[in-house]
Amino acid sequence: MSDLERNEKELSFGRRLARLGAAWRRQVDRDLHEYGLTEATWRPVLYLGLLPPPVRQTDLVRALEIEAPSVARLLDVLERRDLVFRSPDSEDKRSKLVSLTEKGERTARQVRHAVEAVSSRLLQGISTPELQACYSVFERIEANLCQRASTPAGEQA
Amino acid sequence: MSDLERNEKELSFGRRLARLGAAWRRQVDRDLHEYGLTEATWRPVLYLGLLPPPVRQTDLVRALEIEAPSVARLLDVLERRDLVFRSPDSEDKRSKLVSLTEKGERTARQVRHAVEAVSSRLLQGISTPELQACYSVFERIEANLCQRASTPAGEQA
DNA sequence: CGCAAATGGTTTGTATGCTTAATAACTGTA
DNA sequence: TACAGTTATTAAGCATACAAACCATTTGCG
Repeated sequence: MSDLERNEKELSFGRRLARLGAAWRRQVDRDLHEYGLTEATWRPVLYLGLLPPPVRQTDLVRALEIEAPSVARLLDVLERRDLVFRSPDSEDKRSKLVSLTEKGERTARQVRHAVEAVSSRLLQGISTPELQACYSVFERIEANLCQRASTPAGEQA
Repeated sequence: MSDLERNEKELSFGRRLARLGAAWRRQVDRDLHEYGLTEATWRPVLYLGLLPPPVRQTDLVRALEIEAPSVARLLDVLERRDLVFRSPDSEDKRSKLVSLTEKGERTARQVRHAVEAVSSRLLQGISTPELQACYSVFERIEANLCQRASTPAGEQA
């Protein structure tokens, strides 16, 4: 195991990010599993409870940062479970407004609660300045991301 | 967009982690797409180039931190593309040793190069102490993860 | 006005992951 | 040796994401 553990310590920053992010989400998933919310279905519900209405599907696409087809299919599932409903947008006949049902509102509160509980549990013992230091690094990485978004790998040419 | 941007700023730490991790991987993916490596198929190749042989599938499972069936299927793909091959393990007839083909070796070098390039680009302008501060936070979050891995959401009971 | 381009949504096909269950081989103990 | 439990791999089925292609509507420009 020592070989593996050595390796773990030297994981790249990117790897650590992905690892931790996945583990974090898994915690929330586990807590929400008992509410019948599998995997990532809780995210649309959460954001529908946070975004100021009216919420179009496109707004969800931007908030959830997943593609439109993924949102459409998730909403199909949530609609079938009577957590959300779609209504026509009188402003724009192409778009649909998405809202939480009453059951969805209750679920959204539970989701918010679970998300906050996991967050405060996992951040236990970490000071605000430390968190801010992390955020500062994150922001600079994001800035670097936008910098030259598509450099081909072989710049030795 | 201002509403959305406000929201962005207040994203929970977990959300930030997932976002950044995904964006980071997307950078690598983009750079490696031209080598025909889609999505996460480059990871087994990378690790096969890093782990000391002999490498069994189980070793890859631990290194990649994905489940055994996922590894098996990825290896099927990579084997079909002539990047890796499986051979019987004389030590243990249950297991199979996985190795890079010559083409696989070349690809592994390209992957390593791309991964390192993305890493150094994205970490540009971030000092070592800052990185270490992040790692320190990450490690404490990981410790909290292990703490009580499955607390039900409703602890108000 | 009228047509091209952009935008919102859905459908389809593919990729990747997990869980559960099956199969084969190893390990340890009586 | 024999049998129970563990471990390595594979198989099958489900969930979730993306990209490409499609339709309907809106927008913008001549």
